[in-house]
Amino acid sequence: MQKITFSNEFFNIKDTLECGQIFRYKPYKDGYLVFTVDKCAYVYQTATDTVIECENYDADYFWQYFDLDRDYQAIFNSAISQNIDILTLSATLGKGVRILNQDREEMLFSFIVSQNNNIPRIKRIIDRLSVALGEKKTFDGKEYYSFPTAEKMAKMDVEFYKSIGLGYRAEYIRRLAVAIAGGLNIKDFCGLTTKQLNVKLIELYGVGRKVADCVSLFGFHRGDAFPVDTWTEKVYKENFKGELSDREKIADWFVEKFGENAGFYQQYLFYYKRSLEKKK
DNA sequence: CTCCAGGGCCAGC
DNA sequence: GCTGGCCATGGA
Repeated sequence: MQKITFSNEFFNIKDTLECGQIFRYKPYKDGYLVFTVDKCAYVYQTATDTVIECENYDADYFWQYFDLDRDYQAIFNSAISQNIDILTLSATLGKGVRILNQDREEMLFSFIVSQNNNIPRIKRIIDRLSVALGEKKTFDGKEYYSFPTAEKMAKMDVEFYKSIGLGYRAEYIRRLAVAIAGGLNIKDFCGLTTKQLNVKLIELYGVGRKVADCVSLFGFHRGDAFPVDTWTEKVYKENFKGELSDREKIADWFVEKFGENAGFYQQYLFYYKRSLEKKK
């Protein structure tokens, strides 16, 4: 087992996991188990550090996964320097948030599940999907299931997907699995500009602008993607006093305003706005 | 009971 | 190009 120790000032594991970018993690011992594709890590904090424990051969993977090469002090500073009250507040409270480098395919499937859905239910559906079609693995003596491969998913019919609670999204998921199993390689999109990437993602059945932006941000690590959902739309209207009503235009407006760091700011804002609502 | 959730598709203008 | 109805499910 490998242990990675990293200052917790800009790496708070609770904030990073609960800010809405990942659906596969659960409390474990003094921290959390974090699942990605077929891998698992145990992550917890000490007074000064965040510690990642994983298999030796996964150490590089999780270093990248938790985005440990990026300077989050600089991102935090740039957010503060915008001099916008709501952004200063949410960045200060969420300064330990990091944007994970998650698996592109898993993000695509996961954020299709997310549409017009709530986070607790999204997590449950993805968990049922993994238990049903994933591979049983063990970590630290504990069983878990990998995220299923598209090949395996492509063999299932729409009734199966409805049975795990996907509702009308069942056909979106099935058709994406068939497309990937049939040769569509999402990794081929890596070299595209964010705008080109958006176009390619939106061509997929069941993927609109919001899901494409989430996949761009969380799967392709594009800082110039600003997903607009009900929460960030509220931020726009209530805190930025915006007049636009089309979410695509709101997204464009934020990217125009914040540039390469827009996605990071979006995550601070989303996490803050949603956590406020949960406290009510 | 109604309203809502990290929305997208499709038909009709 | 834009708008509105509709789409399942379950938590609040």
